[in-house]
Amino acid sequence: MKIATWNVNSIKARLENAVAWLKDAEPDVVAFQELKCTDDTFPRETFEELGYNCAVHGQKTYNGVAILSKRPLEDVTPRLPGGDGDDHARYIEAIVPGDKGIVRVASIYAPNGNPVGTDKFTYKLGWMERLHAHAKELLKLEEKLVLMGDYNVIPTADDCWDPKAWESDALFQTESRAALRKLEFLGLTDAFRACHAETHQYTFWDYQAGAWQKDHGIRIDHILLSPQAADCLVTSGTDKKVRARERPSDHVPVWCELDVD
DNA sequence: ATGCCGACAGGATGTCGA
Repeated sequence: MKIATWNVNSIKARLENAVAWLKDAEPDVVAFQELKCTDDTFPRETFEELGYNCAVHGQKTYNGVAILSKRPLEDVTPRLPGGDGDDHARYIEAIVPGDKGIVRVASIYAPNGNPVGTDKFTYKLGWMERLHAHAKELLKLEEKLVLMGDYNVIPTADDCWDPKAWESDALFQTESRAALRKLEFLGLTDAFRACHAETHQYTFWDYQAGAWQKDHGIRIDHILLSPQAADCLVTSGTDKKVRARERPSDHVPVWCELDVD
């Protein structure tokens, strides 16, 4: 089962690119982030024609997450527990039935958190704490669990071109990196890192300042696997070539292959 | 030190992202 995550930066602006990528990559399950559309304006029919079922948690203008699957989607949960009054559409979870049992998947769009020292950074850390609490509960189920998406955290200095350029950014703060580590220390495996020892492998390149051409990227999109899912991990990668297309997202897809079919 | 680009809402230009 090929499982992928991609921050599309507007599904409407990215529809042509998204269809081309799906036809090429042929993932069985996809997590999208930053739809920037409501549930009723999500281009559901386009993806259904490609054979995908869609679970959508949208929002006007900002955020928005979805899960697409060629297999049925069951027990769809479009929220992260906790966070009174938090109306950001940043989390959706569902169960995908496989031939060797179920896989529970979540599409995650963690807050950016900039600028540091504001409510936005506090919100980022609080949201990560809520994700930690939820992941801890999910791990008790001892299922094949895939928590994937845009975590908006650069894990280490080797996951960006120039650490100095990011030292004052929310994505590279000690607290942000600690929050991601704390999540992984629950027993989650970074699928890409588990398959690739080489450093400076990125998932995001800014539109500005020729970041793509200069390979000034960061690795902030991650697939985290429970022990039961990690036991099935075959390989993982990124689809960098979509960044070179016309009207690209600033993120590229990250995927992993799990031996659960 | 900051903008650079791109999407959105709305109908000019400010907000947001990372």
